[in-house]
Order: sequence, then structure tokens, then C-alpha cells
Amino acid sequence: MTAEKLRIRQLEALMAVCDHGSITNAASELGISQPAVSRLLSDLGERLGFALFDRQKGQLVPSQEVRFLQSDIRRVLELMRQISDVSEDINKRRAGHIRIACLPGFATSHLPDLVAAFLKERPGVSMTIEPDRPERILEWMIGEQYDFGITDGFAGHPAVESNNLAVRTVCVFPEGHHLSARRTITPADIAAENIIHTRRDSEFFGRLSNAFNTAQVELNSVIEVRQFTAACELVCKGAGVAIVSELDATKYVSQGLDYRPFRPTLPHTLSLVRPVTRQPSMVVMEFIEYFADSLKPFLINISARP
Amino acid sequence: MTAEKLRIRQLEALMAVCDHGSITNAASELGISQPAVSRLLSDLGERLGFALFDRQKGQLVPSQEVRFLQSDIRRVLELMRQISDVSEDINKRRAGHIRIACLPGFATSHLPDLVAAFLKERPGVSMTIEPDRPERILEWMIGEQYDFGITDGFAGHPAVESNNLAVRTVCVFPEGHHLSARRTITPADIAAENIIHTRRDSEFFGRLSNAFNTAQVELNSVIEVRQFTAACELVCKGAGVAIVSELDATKYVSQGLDYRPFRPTLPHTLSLVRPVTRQPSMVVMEFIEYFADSLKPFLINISARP
DNA sequence: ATATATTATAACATTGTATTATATTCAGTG
DNA sequence: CACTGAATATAATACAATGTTATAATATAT
Repeated sequence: MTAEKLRIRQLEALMAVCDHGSITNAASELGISQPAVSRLLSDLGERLGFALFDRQKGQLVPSQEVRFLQSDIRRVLELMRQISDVSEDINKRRAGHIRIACLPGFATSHLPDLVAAFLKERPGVSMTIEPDRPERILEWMIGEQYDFGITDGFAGHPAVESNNLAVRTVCVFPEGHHLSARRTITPADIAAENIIHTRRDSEFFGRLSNAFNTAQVELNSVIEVRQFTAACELVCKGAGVAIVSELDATKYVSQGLDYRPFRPTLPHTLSLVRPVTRQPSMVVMEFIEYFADSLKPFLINISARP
Repeated sequence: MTAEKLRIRQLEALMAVCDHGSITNAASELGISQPAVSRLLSDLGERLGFALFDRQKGQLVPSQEVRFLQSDIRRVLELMRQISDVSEDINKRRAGHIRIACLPGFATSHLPDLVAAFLKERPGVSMTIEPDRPERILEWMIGEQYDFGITDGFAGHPAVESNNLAVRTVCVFPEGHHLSARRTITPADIAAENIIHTRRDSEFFGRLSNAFNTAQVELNSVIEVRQFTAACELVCKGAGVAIVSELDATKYVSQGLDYRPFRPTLPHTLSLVRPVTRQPSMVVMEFIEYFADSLKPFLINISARP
């Protein structure tokens, strides 16, 4: 039968003539010679098997058959243009989608500003942010459900590539508290204070209680929370003091919180993770770098992946 | 910048590889050689400016960027296929649209069956039927709003091409009426009957009253209607007898109507009209022919266009 | 590390898309 | 009706896209 293929160029020529009423005009519109358009149309007409145009006192007007197909044809051409445009946007990192899984604390405190700034420069880029527990984040990385994860206490996994960052921690207390007289704070300094800390089974609590043991100071535990941000909230309300990531502490200075470096240095290990199997898209890589950069002011040092 | 054009063939190759996991498989799927696909992809990759695939233990899986574009690409390919299919349907007269303007009587009595049969053979074809007065039908033809018109009393117009058909007329009366004893009916036969007829300003009424004059019989007018179908309805109800197109009369035999030829022969002139300016689509021509054929059993003879 | 499968590269044929030059057709006009 | 000028078609030809086969390079798996 009609084994020939329908070519885009033919459709372009057809629409150009529909729009400009003559082959000559269409040719100059397309920036090619008149015979070129002439041939494209005669080929197309032969392929389609029906007349493409009626002559009406010198004007070429599309035949009923062409009119019937016109909307589909225009849609194809429009889509081709769109694909081309989007691919350009992708190259300018202005299109794409980023799926992030993070600890709940980040979803509310550090990420929002960062994401807003990142997306502002990249109008076509969209994002999914899913806050959850570390175990779930790990699952999502393994299952390649997300492009990028922010977690802590990450023990390593063959399907997950991680970048572990040691964030400085500080002792937070309400503004005007007598501890604000000190430049640094040690376990002994807060022996008498109510301590708000993360769960006893967390890695960070292990280090914290170790520090107190070494200093031979009893840790006066009052409240156990999951997140540093929750601890900060409670400290603001005067429920006690806490040792938290400096990253979180800074977000609360405007809400009546003050802080000083804690000694001994107690790093909080954040892990930036992503699936090893899949090569991340360029926007994703760019975002990961953007995110890592945002943490730099709070880092003690950077350790390589395990 | 990237002035090169995005080609359909490249997109086809890309999707084939996405679907079949390897260049080799994609090539055999497309029915071309492996190096051909290889080249299409390397060209495309260069044009787009980003990696198209990640290797994952021997399988090629689409990169995030490609995934992002995939739905648009598939839509383009699907649309191209569709255009090709529809154009084939058009050739088989299985696609298209027909706009018909007709007298109200046809919209309810002759057209429905005809249209149903016509469309049944042509699944992709759709139709618009607009019943209206003759003057309006004429306007629509001139304005090229409709492809085909069925009217009567058409006087001719430079922008309208017409085919005038003389339809036999008959005298209709209720089943069992004493007139059924006759083989033909003359004005004298129905001198005593109540006559239902079309408007006094209609062409057909002119001929009818002429026939009565010639026969020196008074036309005992009781009801004046616009359409033959309305006259038939009234005759069924016993309101009188009428001279109508045989075309309409036959539709009412199942509803208790009977009829006999009327003498003298009084043709009812139907005009099949269409805009001259525009070449009708092939389905439209086919339908016009189909329609004209359906009238053949009722014609006295065919007169050429004026 | 070697065997096997997959992909890339090279040389070349065919076809699509353009060019210019020229013939043909169409619409309007004396 | 023939003439004119514009629009379109056809012919000869150049070059890019798309395909081929043959073969080298590269990955995967045992």
C-alpha cells in the first residue's frame, strides 16, 4: 500500500501554505526556495492520496481533507517545537524534576529558603520534597524513588552513595540566660541545667552522654525529642538547654534563642545520599552541590564516603 | 547555538531503545541495522546536549532528562501515526465531516435512515444536519457554511451549484378511504374532499391550483401547512386529503396512509445544492451521490442545472 | 582473564531536501 | 482571444540524512 513515510518537513510545508495562501509566500516564510516547497507538497499529496488545495482566484485554500487533519498536524509541529525548547531548558538547567527525601527538620527549617532560591533561577524546574525517618529515606534511595536524600546516622549501603558531613554542634539556651556570659560551654557548665536531647538510641546521644561521662558530670535529662528543631523550640520556651546542630540553632536566634560552642567538639554527622545505580540528572547534581555548599559554614570537616 | 533540527527518526530510535533496553534490540524492532540506530542516537545526544542513557548491568535505561521528555516524545510519535491513519481513512472515505442543510421534512423523514446507513459503513465520518427554511439554506450555501443543501423552489444563484430533481407527487388519503378504489386520482375525484396543502405562496401550490383551475374544479382548502410531512400527519388523522411528494407519502403507509398517483402529473422540484466556490471533499461528493441515488425511485426525470 | 555480546566506527549506497535554471500554467487585461 | 506577469511545476544537480556491511572497541559474565 502506501508504505512511504509521512515526513515532518512535508507537514511544515503544508501548514506554511495554509497560512500564507501561496507556495511562493510559504517558501519565503520557511526560508527555502519555491521549488523545494513545490516538491514537498507534491510528494505529500501523492502520499496522502487526495488534493491538498483548491485554487480560489489565485489563492490556495486548504481542501476539506486538509482542514480535517489540520489540528492534528499543528499539534505535532507544536510538540516538536516544545520538545526542542524543553531540551534547551534542560541544558540551561531550567527544566527537570528533583525528588528529595529528607529528615523532617530540614523540610521545615533549612530547605525551604534554599529550595526557593534554587528554583527562582530555574523556572522550569519542579521538586518533590518528602520528609521522613532515616530508615525510610534509606529505603527510598535503594528503591530509586528519590534522587537525593538528607539523613543522619547513615551506616552505609552498597546501593547508596553517601557524602558524610560533620556539622558543628552548639549548646542552646534562652536569650539572657546566665550561660550567655560564657564563650564556650562544657558539660560541667550545664550540670545543673535541665537537658533536652535526642532519643537515647540515636548516634548523637551516644556521643553526648560519652562527653558527660568523660567529664564526670551527670546528664540531667528532662525531655527526649526526635529532632533538633523540636529541642530548640522547647529551649525557647524555657524548658531547659540542649546540644544541637549549629545549623538548627541559627534558625532560632530570631525567636529568642542564644547559643555558644560546646566543648568537647561533638560533631553531628549529616549524610547526603543518593542511589548509586542511576546517574543523577544534571539539575539534581547541581542541586546536591548547591545544598552541600549551603552547609559549608557549619562544617567541621568533610569525610569521604565509607 | 544548536541550530540543528530535531528529527523524528532520532526520536523513534530513542523510544525504541527506551522500550527494548538495548540498541541491538531496538534496531531489530525498527527493522534496521544496529549501526544505524547507534548513529541516530549519537547524533541526537549531541543535538540535545545531555546523556540519553545510563548503563545498568548491560541494560540501557533512559536518563532522567530523557524520562522528563518521554511523554512529549511519545505524544509526537503517536500523533504522526494518527495523522497517517486518518489520512488513510480519508482515502477509504472512512473519515471526514459532512455539513448538511436541509428542509425540515428531510431531517425527520428521509435523511435519518439514509445517514445511518451511510455512516455505518464509514466509522470515522461525522455529520452535522441543520434543518431550516429554503432562504436560510441558500444563505448557508453562499456563505460556504455547509457542504450540501436539500431545498425546493430554488431559483438559481451564481455561487450555488444545483441539481434539480422532479419528484413524483401523489394524492394521499386515510387507509380504507373510498378513493382507494381508484387507480389514479384527478381534481374532479377530490372536489368534495377537504384539501390540505402547502402555503399559498409556495411554488408547488401554484401548480396545484393551476391543475384545479384547468379541470374547472374548486380547490376546497381547509388547512395550509409548510411541509408535506405535516400534511401527511393530518391526513392520517382524517383531516382531509392532500397532494404530496411520493417520497413523503411512502413514509406514512405504515401509519395508516394510502395513496394513488395524481393526474395531471404535478412534479415537486427538489434542489440538491452546494457552494460552487469550494471543491467538496470526497466524502461529501460520495454522500451527495448516495443521496441522489436514494431519490431515483421517486423521480419523473432529471433536468440539468439552470 | 577470556569468551561473548553489545556498541562504536569506517566506508559506502540510497534517499530526502535543498539549490538554480527553465518550462508551464493561471488570472487578469487590452 | 491573445498577451502579460505572477505563480507553480519540472529538470539537473549538490549535499545532508539514513541506511547498509565490515570491523574495531568495549562492556558483561563465567
